[in-house]
Amino acid sequence: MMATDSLDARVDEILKSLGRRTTAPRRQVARLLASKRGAFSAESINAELPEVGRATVYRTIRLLAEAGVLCKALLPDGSPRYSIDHSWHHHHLICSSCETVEEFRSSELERLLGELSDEIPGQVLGHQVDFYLTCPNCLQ
Amino acid sequence: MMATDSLDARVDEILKSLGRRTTAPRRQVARLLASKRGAFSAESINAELPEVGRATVYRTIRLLAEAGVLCKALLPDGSPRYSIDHSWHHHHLICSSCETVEEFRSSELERLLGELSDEIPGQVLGHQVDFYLTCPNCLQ
DNA sequence: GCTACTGGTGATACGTAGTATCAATATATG
DNA sequence: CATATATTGATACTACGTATCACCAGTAGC
Ligand SMILES: [Mn+2]
Ligand SMILES: [Mn+2]
Ligand SMILES: [Zn+2]
Ligand SMILES: [Zn+2]
Repeated sequence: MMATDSLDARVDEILKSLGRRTTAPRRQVARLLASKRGAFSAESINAELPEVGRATVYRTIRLLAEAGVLCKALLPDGSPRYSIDHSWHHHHLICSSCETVEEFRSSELERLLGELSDEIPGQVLGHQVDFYLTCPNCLQ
Repeated sequence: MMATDSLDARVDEILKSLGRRTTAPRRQVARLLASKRGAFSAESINAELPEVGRATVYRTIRLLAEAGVLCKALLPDGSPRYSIDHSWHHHHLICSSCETVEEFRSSELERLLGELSDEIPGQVLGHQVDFYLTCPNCLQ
């Protein structure tokens, strides 16, 4: 897990590079995110930060997701879930039962997806692979 | 594209096999779906069927999606889009600009995803692969 | 450290998507 | 045709996300 101060520094850098200001609310959101394990909804963050306005929570999450600090996964119904992005490219294992989101990587998969991207007409911007499953925990 | 009467028959079968009734509203929704090319939102169907209640439109779309008549894809923001499912397994090419959804198949991809599914802990229920791109049309 | 400029905040309101309710209606079946 | 019950759809409700905008606070220049 990322240390709080290390994420603080990373967020400071990103804000500076984007010409945005370092503010107390943004820091509070970032700190709470750093303490999270696994994926979470924007609403859950909002609920845990009553002293920060809802609009600001959503704006900050969007900002950090676009900056690459957060990674966004979609549950089967389309609900977004966010998690700290560790920079390396990965995909998601999503438990349909408890909605846990785990990371997943496969170099062989990336190689093939890259090849396919070259064959696809148009300009491929990215890809997303999700495995829907019942996680070991939910299998009892 | 599937002929209207052929879809009618398929929907009749499915309703019967599920013990559900064949009703005029369900037929209207199914007929409209059969006339659609590409992917559409539930709201767009509702807008084109003022004589059918909104709840019924949503219920019918969900029913048909669960029965495998419709296939559900998620735009990058999580908005669901539906299209007639042609039974063969496929994935999606989603244009981030015009939100068009195209089908995509690769036996090599399926083979690899199958292998990976066996290695993943838990019981894999399915997978989803989306390529996000700018389609040839939107590249001008 | 001030000041002014400007980006950020958050209460509020709004829009959309989807679902729960439930009285009225339509369908399947004998 | 009569009955049992699945279905409908008007209404209301919830959740999520964003637009507004008066007020506030971070930042750069002095
Ligand atoms: Mn991730
Ligand atoms: Mn499809
Ligand atoms: Zn689980
Ligand atoms: Zn396009």
